[in-house]
Amino acid sequence: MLPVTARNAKEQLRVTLRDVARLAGVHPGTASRALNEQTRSLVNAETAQRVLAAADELGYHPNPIARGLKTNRSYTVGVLIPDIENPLFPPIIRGIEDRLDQAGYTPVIANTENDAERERIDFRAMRARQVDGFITATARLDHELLDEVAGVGVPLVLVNRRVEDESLPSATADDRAGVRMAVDLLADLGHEHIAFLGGPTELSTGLQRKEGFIAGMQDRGLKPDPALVATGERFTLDEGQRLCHEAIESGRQFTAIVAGNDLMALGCYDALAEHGLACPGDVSVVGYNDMPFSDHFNPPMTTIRIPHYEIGRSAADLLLRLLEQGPDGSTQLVLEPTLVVRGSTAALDKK
Amino acid sequence: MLPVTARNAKEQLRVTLRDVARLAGVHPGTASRALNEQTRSLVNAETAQRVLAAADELGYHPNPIARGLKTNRSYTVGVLIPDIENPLFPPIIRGIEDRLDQAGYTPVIANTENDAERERIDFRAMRARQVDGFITATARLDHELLDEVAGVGVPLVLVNRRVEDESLPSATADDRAGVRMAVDLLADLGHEHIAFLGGPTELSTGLQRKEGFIAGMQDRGLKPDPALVATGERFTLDEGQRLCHEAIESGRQFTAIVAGNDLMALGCYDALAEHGLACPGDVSVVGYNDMPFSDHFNPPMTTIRIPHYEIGRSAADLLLRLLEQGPDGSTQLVLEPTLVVRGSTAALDKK
DNA sequence: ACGTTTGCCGCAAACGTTTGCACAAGCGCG
DNA sequence: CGCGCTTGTGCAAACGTTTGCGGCAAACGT
Repeated sequence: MLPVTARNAKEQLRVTLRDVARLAGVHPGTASRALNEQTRSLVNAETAQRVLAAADELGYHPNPIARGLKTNRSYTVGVLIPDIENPLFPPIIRGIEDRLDQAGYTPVIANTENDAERERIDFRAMRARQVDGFITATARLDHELLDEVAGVGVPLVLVNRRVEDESLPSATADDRAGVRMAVDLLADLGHEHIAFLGGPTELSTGLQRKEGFIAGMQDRGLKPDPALVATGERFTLDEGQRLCHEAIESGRQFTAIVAGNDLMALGCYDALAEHGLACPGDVSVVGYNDMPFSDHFNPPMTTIRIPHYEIGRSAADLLLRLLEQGPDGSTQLVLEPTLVVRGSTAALDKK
Repeated sequence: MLPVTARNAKEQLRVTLRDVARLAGVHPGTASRALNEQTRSLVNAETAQRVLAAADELGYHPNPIARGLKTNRSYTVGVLIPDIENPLFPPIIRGIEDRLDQAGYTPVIANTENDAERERIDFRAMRARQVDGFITATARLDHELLDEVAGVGVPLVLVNRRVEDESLPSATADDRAGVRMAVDLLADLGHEHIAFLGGPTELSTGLQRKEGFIAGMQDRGLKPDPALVATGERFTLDEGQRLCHEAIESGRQFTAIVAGNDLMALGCYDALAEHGLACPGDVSVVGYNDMPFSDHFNPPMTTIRIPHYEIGRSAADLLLRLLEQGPDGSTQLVLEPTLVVRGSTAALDKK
C-alpha cells in the first residue's frame, strides 16, 4: 500500500487517458476520439468539450510511446549531420528544429563524424526508434542504405546535398552558381592562375563546386591547371591545409585559391602562413558557405554566402509535406547564394 | 556474410519477438528473457543460444517503443543547450553523444535560444516524450522548474553550469581558477588596469568568473575598478561588443580586458577596432573556453582552455550512473582549465 | 518410495493508446 | 408503424514488449 502523497505524485506524473475518460464520464475510446483533431467530428460536440475540459483540468498529455506503439508513428525525425563541429551546421539545425517543432515533431540529431559505418549505424538505430522520416546532410548514402530507405518507404530529404539522379528531395544552395561567382570575382581582380582545392566528389557539394569551377574558368577564357584542381577526402581544415601544401610544393604557379568550403579555406590560411606566403598579398583565397565567424578570421574571409537557416527550414518543410501528404515527386529546392567580399582577396599585383 | 539483401531488408521492416520465438521454438516470454542480459540466467544456456541465433538470423532488433511502454523507459535523454551556434557546445554535445550511445541511450537535443520560456517548453515536451533523464547546459532553472524535476524524480545533471547550493550533480571546469590564470597572465605582463566584461551572474559561469576575477586581482595587489566590472545579459558577441563600447566610452583607463567567454572577447575585438584601438597593441584581451576557431581569429585569441569533450562525456557519465544505480548524492565533477597564450595579449608598454 | 526442491519454461496480464465493429437511440419517410 | 439511415458511444482487440505466477519435469533428500 502506497502512502497517499506518493500515489498522488505518481498519478500526477502519469495521468492517463483512462483518468480523463473517467472524469468526463465517457469511455476511454471516446475520450481518445475527442482529443484527436481528426476524429473529433465523430463525437458529439458537447461531449468533446467535456473531455477537453477534463483533460485540461488533469493536465493530461498523451503518452507518445503508447501512441507510437499503436500508430507506428513517433512524431520524431532523424537528423544526420556529418560534422556538428562545422559551424555551418548549427544554423541549419536551428532551421530544421524550428520548423519541426512548429509542426509537433521532434528532431533527433546524430553526428556521423563523416564515417560511413557510423552513418549506417545511426540510421538503423533511428529506424529502430521508429523515426517517421529523415533529414540528412550526409549524402554519402551508399546504395544498400538507399534501398533500405526506399524499401521501407520512410521519407527522406537531403539538406545541403543532392544525389545525382535527383531521385531524392533536397534543399540546397546552387553550388555551381556559387563558385562561378567566386571565379568571376577572382578573374575581375586580374587572377589567371587559380587553384581549386575542393572536397570529396562523392558528395554533391564536392562535385558541383568542382564542375562550377571548371565551367566558370572556361567562361572567363581561363584554363584550369589540372595539377591545381585537387579534391580532398573530407571537408575539413586539415584537408584544406594538406591540399594547399601540396599545391605549393608542386611548384605550379598560382595567385588565388577557390576552396571547397570555409573550413578548407581556413586550412589554406595556415598552409600559406607556414610557407611564408601572405593572404591576400601573395595569394587570394575564397571560401564557401559564409559560416559563422568567417568574418572574424585573419584575414576576414571572402566567401559565398548560403542561407543556412532557410535551407534547414526548407528541408524540414519538404519532409513535413512528405509526411503529411505522401510522396509528391522529389522536389529539388535550390536557393540562391550570394558573394561576400572581405579581406582574403585582393587585386593581382601586376609585375 | 550477409544473407540475401532483399529479404534481409524486408524482414528488417518488422521482425518481432514472436517471430524469433517461433523460429527458436519457444514462447515469446522465454525469448524475451533469453535476449536480455539480466534475465538470461533464468533460461537454459542452450535454449538461450538458440534464441540468440534465431534473433541474429532474422536480424531482430527489439522495438524500443513497445519496450518503453512496458518498462517506462525510453532509453532517451534530453539535452538542453542554450545556444547551439556557440562553438563551445558542439564538442560538448559530441562528448555527451559518444558516451550515451555507448550505453544504448539516445540524446534528444533542444536548443533553448537562451530563452527561459522556451526552456520550460522544451523541458515539458521532453518529459512528455518520456526521456529518462536530462543533461542541461542552461542553468537558469527557475525554482518552479526545479521543483518539477525534483518532484518527479527524474535525474538531471548540469553540464558547464552549476547551481549555488550544489544540490545538483554537474560536470564543469573550475571557472574561478580559470579566470585567475587570466588575471595572473595579465598582471605578469604588467597590466594594472584590467576590465572584466562578464556574462550574466544568474549563471554559475557568469558569477564564478566574476568572483574569480575579483579574487585574482586582490591576490595580485590590484584594485578592480568597479566601473570596469560589467556583467552582460547574455554570453554573446553582441553583448561583449556593447559592454566594451560602454567601457571605452566611460573614459576610465584600462589596458586589458578579461571577457566572459570567447564570444564576448570577439565582441571586444570589434568594439576596440571601431574605436581605432589595436589589440593587443593598445588593449590586451583574454577570452574563456578556447572554443574551436579561437586560434584563427584576428588576433589569435589568448584564452582559457577547458576540456569541452571531456566535460560532455563526464556529464553523460554522471547521468548514466544516476540512471542505472539511482541517486548517490550529487557529485560535483570539476575539471582543470589551462591557459592558452596566443596573440591577443601583450606586455604593457611602459611609458 | 514419497515429498520437496530446483530449473526451465509457458501462460497471460499488463503498459496507454487507437480503431474497427457493434449497438442504441433518434429521426425521417413511405 | 416499421424500415433504413445517421449519429454517438461503448466494447474489445490490437500494437510488441516484459514479468509475476504457476506448472511440470527431473533431481534431490530422507
